[in-house]
Amino acid sequence: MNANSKDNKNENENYNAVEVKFIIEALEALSNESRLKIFRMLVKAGHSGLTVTEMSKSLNMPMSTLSFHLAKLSQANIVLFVKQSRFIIYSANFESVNKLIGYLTESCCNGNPEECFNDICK
Amino acid sequence: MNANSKDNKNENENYNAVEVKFIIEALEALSNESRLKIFRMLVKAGHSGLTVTEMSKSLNMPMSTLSFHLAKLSQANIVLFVKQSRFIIYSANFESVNKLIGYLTESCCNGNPEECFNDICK
DNA sequence: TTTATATTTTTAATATTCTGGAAATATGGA
DNA sequence: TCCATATTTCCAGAATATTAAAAATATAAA
Repeated sequence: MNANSKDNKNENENYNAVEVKFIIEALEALSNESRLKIFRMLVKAGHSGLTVTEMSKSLNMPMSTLSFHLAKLSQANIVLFVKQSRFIIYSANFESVNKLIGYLTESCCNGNPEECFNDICK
Repeated sequence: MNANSKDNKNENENYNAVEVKFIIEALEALSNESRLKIFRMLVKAGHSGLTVTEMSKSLNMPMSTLSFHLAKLSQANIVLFVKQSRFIIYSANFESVNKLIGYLTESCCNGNPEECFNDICK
């Protein structure tokens, strides 16, 4: 029990550089108005995803601009894509959002939920 | 039940401009390496918080740089501060992180957890 | 009231990001 | 093959962000 909470603490402190880099990349990717719009649109679209042309029409955004932002989102692994003949279907990657949230909540109270003065850890 | 899930959907879509602006500001604030370091350090410090001088020493960062980043973090309401005589004590605002996470998770599956193909909503 | 300490503001240089038009690439159909 | 469609890459200008030294402000203690 004592040992356990110490382990949690260490785990928490040992996020490695690669993981932190992913976290920052993900936060960066989502922290832009255009990209957050794109991301939310993909979230709404669900499984089936959307093509660049569809998004371009809905958001009234040039395809080169969209392409730029989609590249950032997929580099950050926040968005996935598959080629389907001439089309490229983009979709939201919920698993990554999950990881991101995990990191932010693990930050809480230095990994000691029993000492938490907020309800994040509970 | 049907009506309920429709309500959830509308709620989800009706995040107003001010709230979305807060979300973006918070994501922006956290998406910088220096600021994420500062934030995590404050998270670890917990209730009692830290002064600029203390952080400056630990992070080996000039106080003017710290001040710049702390201003961004507190503008985004991700970090709180109180004056205590000559000192200013900064601390993490977990409530805001909570809200941020709420927004990102509410994005999931367009507010229909029962249709979620991931475990975020569950 | 002078001095020391804590922090912020100003400023300027540098770096990075965003945007969209135009050209390039890739693929499927006529 | 030739054409239309889907998307990306290239480019360059505009806008923003980051950094830290130096100066300014604020407060407490001697």
